Amino acid sequence: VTAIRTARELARAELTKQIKETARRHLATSGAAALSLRAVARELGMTSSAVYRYFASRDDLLTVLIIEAYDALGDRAEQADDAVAPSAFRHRWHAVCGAVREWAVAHPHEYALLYGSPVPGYRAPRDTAGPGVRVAARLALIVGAGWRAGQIVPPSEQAAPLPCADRAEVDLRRLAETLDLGDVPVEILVRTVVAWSQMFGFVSLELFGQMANAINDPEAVFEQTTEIMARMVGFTDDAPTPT
Amino acid sequence: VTAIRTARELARAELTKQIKETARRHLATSGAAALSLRAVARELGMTSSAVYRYFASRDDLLTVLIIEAYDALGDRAEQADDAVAPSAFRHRWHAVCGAVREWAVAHPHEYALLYGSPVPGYRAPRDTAGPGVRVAARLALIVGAGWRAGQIVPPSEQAAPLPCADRAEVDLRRLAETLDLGDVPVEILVRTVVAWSQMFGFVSLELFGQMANAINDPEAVFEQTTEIMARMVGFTDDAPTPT
DNA sequence: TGTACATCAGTGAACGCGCGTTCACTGATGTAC
DNA sequence: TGTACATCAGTGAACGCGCGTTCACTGATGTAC
Repeated sequence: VTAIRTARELARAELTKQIKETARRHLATSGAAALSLRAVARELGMTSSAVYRYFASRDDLLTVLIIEAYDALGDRAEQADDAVAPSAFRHRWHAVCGAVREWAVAHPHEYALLYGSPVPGYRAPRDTAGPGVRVAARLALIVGAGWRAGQIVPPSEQAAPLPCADRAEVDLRRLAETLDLGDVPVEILVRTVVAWSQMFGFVSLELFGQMANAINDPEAVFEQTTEIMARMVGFTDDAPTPT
Repeated sequence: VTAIRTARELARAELTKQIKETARRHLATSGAAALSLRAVARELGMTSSAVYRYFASRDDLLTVLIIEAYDALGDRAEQADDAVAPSAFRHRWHAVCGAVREWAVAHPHEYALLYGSPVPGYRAPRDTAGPGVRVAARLALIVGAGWRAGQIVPPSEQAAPLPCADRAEVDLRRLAETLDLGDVPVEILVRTVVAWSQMFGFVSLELFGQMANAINDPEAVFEQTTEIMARMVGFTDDAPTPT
């Protein structure tokens, strides 16, 4: 919806979009490592050299695709969260996790681009850092808000301290400040990291084929693991859980 | 230590080993998608066509590397477990998880080959299924033995049922039979899946760069998350935890 | 122990393919007077 | 409104590279008599 004045600018915007779309589709069939500028150009009926009017290099195109994928995922996660009553924290947690898995299942190769093995020879520039952290930030936001609202109970097992407490605490406290979780107790911070890594772990294991022939209904099992994680983090509100 | 009779057989065994070693080293610098038969041959000072005396194709070589990596990881995990007193179940859980992460950190590209995004154009044959499940099988074994020994308490929250209970239960019960966990309650089966996916999730997020600039001492945080998972599964024995 | 033959590791050339990137160019679109 | 010039999208050829795989071959190693 940006103001485009001339026909040239319009054509440029349109073609940039088409190149990205085609590249995304190629990604979905061949994977990131096999993404080829020439193949994209070929499909669009233009010379490979013409693509260089739009992207300075293959890596540049990849970077844009990565950022847009992070943003697509981030949008979905945030929308899902925003659709839930702000005070239904456990419910919100489910919404975000469910949205992440849904998006991942719908865009497996884009998910792999973000959370799979790094593309050989490609180094992500700084620009990807911000979008890359949106899901984690939103999860942290829910935990922080829930804590402040008194809807998270600290774990009962405070008696038995965790191993490596001193070494881990440095990281966790710094993390808490970055994510605006200043007053959340460390016990809950670790649990948030646990839940975060569990969610992505499940989705990765599912999409990368480690559950083949073992779990037929991953969605159902994922729902359960999400609920267990929500309880482990300490969410107490008992708003109805989405199915 | 197999009986090798002729000089030919000895040379063949030796060269097969060298090809695999070189390929593994290339994997470690360039990633799986970039693994090239020609590059391997070049480094060994032989013609690319000569490699075909040892491996029928590039995919064949990849398959062998995958199986051997699964087995190397499986060996490490099982050795770590076997080094602990059999009845110290929580301790054993820590040993296996720690071994997995240690191996992964030491062999990041081999780990990526196993648990990262699938290599484009490569389809894993049946032979990888067995070795690929060794870590999960060992974790399940610990849970099963711990349960039978009465060292795992069922979760207290049985009152609040999990979502999707009926759909998930089918999968979980079948999984339990495959892994010889017949009498372990469903609540603990889900928790085992949670812990399993959390462990691999953490390692993947760490190795694939999602923790850069956020967690400086992943080992310490990993130790903590492992302990939390062990408690969540329900291990009750309080043998000292390894540092 | 020696010879004749079979096995098989390794060579070198070739096929056919694809890739990213550069560069001098044509010709259409935009702009300033 | 019309002309002169600048901008820039797209072309086509080329550079230099690497890849997996096949095939007819040489020559060393192994085996049977």
